[in-house]
Amino acid sequence: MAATRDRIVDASAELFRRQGYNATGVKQIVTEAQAPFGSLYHFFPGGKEQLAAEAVRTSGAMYELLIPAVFDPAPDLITGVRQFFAGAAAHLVETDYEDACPIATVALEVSSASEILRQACADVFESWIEAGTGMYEGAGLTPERARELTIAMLAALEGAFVLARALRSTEPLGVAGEVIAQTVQRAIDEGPRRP
Amino acid sequence: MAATRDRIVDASAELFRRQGYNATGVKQIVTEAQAPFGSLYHFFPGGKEQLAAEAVRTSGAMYELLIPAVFDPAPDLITGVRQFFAGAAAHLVETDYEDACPIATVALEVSSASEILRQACADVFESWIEAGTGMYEGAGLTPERARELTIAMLAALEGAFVLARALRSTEPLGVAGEVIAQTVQRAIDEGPRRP
DNA sequence: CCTCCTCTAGATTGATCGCTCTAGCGATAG
DNA sequence: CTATCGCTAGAGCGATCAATCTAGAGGAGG
Repeated sequence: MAATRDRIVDASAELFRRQGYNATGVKQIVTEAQAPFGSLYHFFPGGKEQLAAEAVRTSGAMYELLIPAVFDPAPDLITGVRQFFAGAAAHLVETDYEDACPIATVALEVSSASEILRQACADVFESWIEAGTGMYEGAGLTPERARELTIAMLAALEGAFVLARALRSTEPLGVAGEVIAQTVQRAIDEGPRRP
Repeated sequence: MAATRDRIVDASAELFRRQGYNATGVKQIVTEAQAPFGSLYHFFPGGKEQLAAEAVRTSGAMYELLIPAVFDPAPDLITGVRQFFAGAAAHLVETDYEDACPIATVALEVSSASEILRQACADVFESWIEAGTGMYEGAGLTPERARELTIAMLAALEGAFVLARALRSTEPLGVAGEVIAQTVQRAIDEGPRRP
């Protein structure tokens, strides 16, 4: 049974999301996970770094599921974009501005400190980009334009999270979402024409 | 003479920018600043937190100067936007993807941990927003639209930094800058009309 | 000259860090 | 039954953390 291992990964992912990598201690992780301390190094002989890499990939995969979960039921792409940002804003308020992107804080902390963790974050971001690109391609956009729109959407979302958490306001998520929604609208209206 | 104090603040700002708040130790700060350890707590009796708050405000004020420095000499707003993102990308590459936003990492780390530091980051972001808003207003946009465009631009920049550092690629800065440039272009073309 | 005060200088503190180690529990196999 | 093995359990390691403390250097004012 790997229930203990799962609890450790889940607790790590949540703590890293809210506090970041460096502010989260292994003692705190096992306490939060209600797991014995020895189990952490039994399952993760590579220590905190290996555990964080797995937590990043796991929470990244979970967050990626939000993309189809929001966009598929939406009547159109633009509504999907608006609902994606609105949902992110709502969840941020519900958690008192603690739950934003699950890996952004870790990504900034480690991108010049741990190549292993930087690569894990890069893989997650690339995975999100591919998922979003496929979705936009399904709406008739060229692969290049679809990728650009996805990257722009993710950048707007990540940056809006940074501003929103510091300002304790959902305003950045609102305006960023609206800018992306209108950009997507225009891309669809223009169709496959290349500028 | 406050040269020692200044060196401490400058060294802190640079280390926080590259490593974040939690990964930077006070010993490392005084070593980097070539300052005696005792001086740190002489000038900053509030300790690391007070020092970080001042470093955030100082580097935030410095970075704000980049806005007019890039936009004023530009022939038009859209060119200014493109040059701003292109300059950020160039500096990122020059520093091997270490020097992005001076306060973003700290902002994410502390926004749920230290109210003092969160407020310092919020003040800096709000100051940037006001500076950008004034600039867009000068181009004939309404105050509301100018503020929205500024927030969208900053969010796109911050998010593109997150993606760029993790992916070690300037692609996010390129596409985010282009989306903002075209959004600004359209806002100007539409003029003061309200949607 | 001496006194005062700002700043330098670093040893030291207690707490906490990530991690290692040994001991033993409990289920399963022979 | 015993033996094995995955996992639990936590004491304790050296290192490092932010911060405090005392002592003195160095210049200014009297």
